[in-house]
Amino acid sequence: MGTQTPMNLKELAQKLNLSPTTVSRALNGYPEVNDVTRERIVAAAKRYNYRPNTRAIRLATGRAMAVGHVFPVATKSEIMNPIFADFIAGAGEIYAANGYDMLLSVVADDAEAAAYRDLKSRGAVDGVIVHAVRTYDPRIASLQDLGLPFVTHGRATGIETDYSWVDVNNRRAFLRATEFLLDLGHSRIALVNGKEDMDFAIRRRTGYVDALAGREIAPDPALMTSDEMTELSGYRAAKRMLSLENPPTAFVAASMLSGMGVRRAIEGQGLKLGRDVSVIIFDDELSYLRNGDDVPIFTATRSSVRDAGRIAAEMLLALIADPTQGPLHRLLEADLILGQSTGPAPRK
Amino acid sequence: MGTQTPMNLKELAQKLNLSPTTVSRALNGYPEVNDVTRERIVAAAKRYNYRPNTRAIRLATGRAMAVGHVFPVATKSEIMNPIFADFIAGAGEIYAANGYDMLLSVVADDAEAAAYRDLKSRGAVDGVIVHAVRTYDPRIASLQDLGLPFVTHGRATGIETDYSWVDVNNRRAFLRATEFLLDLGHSRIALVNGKEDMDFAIRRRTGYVDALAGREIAPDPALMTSDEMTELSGYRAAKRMLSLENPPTAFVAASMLSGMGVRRAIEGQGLKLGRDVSVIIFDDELSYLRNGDDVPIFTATRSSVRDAGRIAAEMLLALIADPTQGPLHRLLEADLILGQSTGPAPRK
DNA sequence: AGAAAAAACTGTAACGATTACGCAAATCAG
DNA sequence: CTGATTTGCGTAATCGTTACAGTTTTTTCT
Repeated sequence: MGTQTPMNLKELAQKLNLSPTTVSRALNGYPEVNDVTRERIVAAAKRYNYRPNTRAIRLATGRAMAVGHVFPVATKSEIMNPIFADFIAGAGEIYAANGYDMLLSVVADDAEAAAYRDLKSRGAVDGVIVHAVRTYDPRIASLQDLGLPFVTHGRATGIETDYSWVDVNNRRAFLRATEFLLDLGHSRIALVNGKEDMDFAIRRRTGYVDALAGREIAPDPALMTSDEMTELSGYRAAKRMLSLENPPTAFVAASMLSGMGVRRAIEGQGLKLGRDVSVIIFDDELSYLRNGDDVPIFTATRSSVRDAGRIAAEMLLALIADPTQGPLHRLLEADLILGQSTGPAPRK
Repeated sequence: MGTQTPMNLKELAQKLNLSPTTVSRALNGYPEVNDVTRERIVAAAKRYNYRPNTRAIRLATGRAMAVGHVFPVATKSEIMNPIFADFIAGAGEIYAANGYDMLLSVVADDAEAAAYRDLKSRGAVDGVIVHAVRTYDPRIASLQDLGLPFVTHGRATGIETDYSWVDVNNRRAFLRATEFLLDLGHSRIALVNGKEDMDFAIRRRTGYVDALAGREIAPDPALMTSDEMTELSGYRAAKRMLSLENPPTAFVAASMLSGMGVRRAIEGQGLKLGRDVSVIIFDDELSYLRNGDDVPIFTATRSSVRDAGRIAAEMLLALIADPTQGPLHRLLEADLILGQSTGPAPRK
């Protein structure tokens, strides 16, 4: 069994007949070492498979070389955000490329503040990414107090102070989606939104309402719902709306799953998707919920969560490297891609 | 801004007029310290809000107090396992309760071996959990070589050496599901399986085939598919099978998503789920893909991935605490829960 | 009372890197 | 050819903790 202790700096230095200092400097790219020696050292390091001990680096430098992701789990519903996995995949790619580790904590949503304090005082991370931002999110003030670098995925409407964020232009995405349906002649357009304590859901509703306002259509409360973004709740909402006296001819749905529920309700009424009733979804490009293979099934406003993860991670690393630079922001635009779920409004 | 350096051991010892050693011993519950002194120390530690520096502990003890989860991302398809999030949530709970951190690496599936070596030689983790086990999984031998404690989620059929695992009795779950359908009078039963390079998918097929064999029914290749467990591929498989000359009257589907696809195909043919065609799914109880609220929609064999995560984490921590104990195993049984998607086979 | 044993505490090295500082040898300026 | 500068490397301190080995004080026993 290969239980031999891994090669360390001192041993490697001995084998090279050099001091640990020189070896360390050579490997970390310091200038005061001869090129010939450096090459010899680098070669030996590779040959003996030397990797500096993370624990020692951390103690010596005071940096954790790690980034924290704290995931709130709603104490009651126990629902985890489904975009989680793909966001992590994107961010993890960046961390790996920069020699950072990714630390994950899953905590009850009422214990988040404590989780951040703990990460900070233990010196376990150099910065954190904040997920699932709510309208008035107390975590932002909390982290600013702690002096821990952070980037949020999504903005918080209710917060005035400046902070670093990455977000999709949710308002604009839903504005465009709704306008697209209006252009196709629809006027009874329903909104199947996510829970509106989430900030992005608020912005999406604003986009939808603004688009209607642009055509002087008053939003009809009976055509707007807000709930978990699951298939079942999409189905129920759409079923209810389709049995109204004056049913919608089009839906804007907040996610792939919601959209699938809406589709089922439509087909359950014997109606045809894209002919009798149109649907646009917001597509996060989740890896296990693809919107078709080649041809998209749903017309969608599309923005990759994985990309957002990459961008947020890059931003955070930049912030860690130089905390003095002002807060950074990045607003991503969603593409509007045409699928088979939309068509002109049917004539009366 | 709270940027003052936190209290450390030396400082605390000075304030108490004691040596760092005594303070450390007192706080870590060693016996050789006077009760009076100990109380004095504990009180001071609380008063000055002293928390031992994690980085120093790790270097001094040689333990990382962290567990690694390495997630392979298929280089081509870029699909991440959808059960990921819930498994992590379960495992994370256990780590948090035991003072361990959870380290996540997302790596291309051809770079996994390197990722393990890296974690080991850097001393970044004390053990790892292996996800998405394949039939002949090289990672197991690889980890045994490294001498890094590990627990797999799922077993590898092709490996003879013993190792620690947590698994669901997939064969039995699919055996029972199929038998249940047979008992209802169905004889044309289709299998919509996951990709059969995954070990669990093989076991599921075996269960299905064995159940048929028990009633002397030869499995029909036209009624068995194996593909990604997505809604779309479930839909396509079911649609194709339903248009056979002698179509199935029942389906066994490998996941909630596949099942949703199958349902859509059934309803698309104007058939009614649970009356004309029956469906049983395997339900991992994913938090964002609930099988109904109160009443299950699908009849299902159910086993919580989150529980599996908890159990695997506990097992790994036990293994880290005492690596000499032989490999541990835990086979979880799935419940068969009755929903609205199954009924007696329709008469010809 | 005196020796042995137990209790309570202290000092010194690790742990494995980084890094400030120091010092020769080689190079350069005049 | 001498003094100053640069190059290249080594010594030792440091990070905050635990492990190990002493040392002192107190208790116990005969």
